[in-house]
Amino acid sequence: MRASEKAYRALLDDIVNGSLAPGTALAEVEQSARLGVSRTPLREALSQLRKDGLIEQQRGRGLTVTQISLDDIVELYELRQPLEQQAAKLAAQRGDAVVFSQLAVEFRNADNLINSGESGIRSYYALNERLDRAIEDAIDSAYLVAALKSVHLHLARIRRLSRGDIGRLKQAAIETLVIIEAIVDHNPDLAASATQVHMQQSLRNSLEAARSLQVTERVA
Amino acid sequence: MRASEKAYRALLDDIVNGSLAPGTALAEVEQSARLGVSRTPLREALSQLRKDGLIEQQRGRGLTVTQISLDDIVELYELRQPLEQQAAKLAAQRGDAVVFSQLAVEFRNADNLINSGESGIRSYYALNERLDRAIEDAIDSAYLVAALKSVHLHLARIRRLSRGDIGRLKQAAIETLVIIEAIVDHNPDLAASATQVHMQQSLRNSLEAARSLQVTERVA
DNA sequence: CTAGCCCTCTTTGTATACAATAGGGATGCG
DNA sequence: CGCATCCCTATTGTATACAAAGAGGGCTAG
Repeated sequence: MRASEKAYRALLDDIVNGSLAPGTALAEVEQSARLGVSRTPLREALSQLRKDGLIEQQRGRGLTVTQISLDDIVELYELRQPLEQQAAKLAAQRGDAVVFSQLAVEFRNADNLINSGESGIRSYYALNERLDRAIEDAIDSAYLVAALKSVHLHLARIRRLSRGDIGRLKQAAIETLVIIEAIVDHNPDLAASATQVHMQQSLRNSLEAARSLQVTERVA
Repeated sequence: MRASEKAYRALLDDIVNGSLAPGTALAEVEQSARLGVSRTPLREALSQLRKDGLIEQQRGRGLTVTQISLDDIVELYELRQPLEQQAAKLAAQRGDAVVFSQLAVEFRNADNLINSGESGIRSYYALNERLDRAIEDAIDSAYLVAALKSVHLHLARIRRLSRGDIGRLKQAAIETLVIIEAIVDHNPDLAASATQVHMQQSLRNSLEAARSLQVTERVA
């Protein structure tokens, strides 16, 4: 693998999983030493991450990992909501019913998965990723897929906040199942409506999780 | 200005205005010589443009300017339509009526502008850009604005194809005016519907322009 | 005569050296 | 005593040298 790609993936992972916390300053020499690449490929990685919106030029502090405020979450959903709705619509028009039927079966079993401890929950996340892939496959629209991927990247950072809310996971699985069934039935309008419901609930949950986390941190 | 930024802007401009035609291979040494920067900042510029989707790694030919097929246009609008609709909705909710009223006045005068030859048409394009800025200002949602900007970048390339279709410009001005008036009235639903109409017509027109251009090129 | 392999040359990828710029601190002046 | 300015240093930005990988062509063998 190219050094620049290695650096990009490593930094991306560190930012998404939180080991590089929001606000962290990324000095070039320090990071290139840490990741074992020279400054040239590291800079390429940093410039990609800046385009992704994961790091930003902070006046006086160099490049820093971007913060996620409550406002950011709202703004992210102002983009996510129409994108996911469009994706669901197109998937309902173009998706392979067999593929989504199979996913529906798995989502009907989501409760068991979520109840099966840490490994089950990881499986459930993996299942969600398979669904995202299936939708991307179905819509077959490069620009929309790219925009969705960008949103999902930022979403992954937020999702860390609400990790382990079993109740929300179960509810989300039910909401998702409705969307999948609408896709199987080739019903774009229903898919869009179900997506809107899911987005609304996800946003509310993310905001609550973020709020309570902020309180926790203030206490700690 | 940094050399990398200079190279990025120069290449961006060359690609959007067509002097670097789709399919053109971009060799690093050649371009760095042409633009008067060394390979390091040039590579940074190229990597940005790849993220923008304006160039791509072509197996065996290095980096090339991306093609725009009819399918691409359709796919771009599958992203553009929901984004513009969301933007119009939010602008209708949050926009400053005074700002958009002023824009409405100018759009009511668009016919005169479009009839005033090349310079008038440039003014009309500038007016459209001011509208885009006003909408971006109004929605105040960083993620959505970023996504819109990306779409508008690709759109600028397509727009070259339909340059000079006076009839379409006049019709587009009328459609746009409806959107602006809905924003002034703080009527999100109407703004969304008017946007959908505008998108539909724009797509149809772009496809027709692209189709006839392809025919022309085949003849030439 | 053709097909496959190897060699070479071009091009991309990486490292490092050098340049410039921006911040922080200390010092001097108001 | 406070503020501004200048200098030093740390860090980013650029150029170039070097390494590696890949494409094209030619040569050889079947």
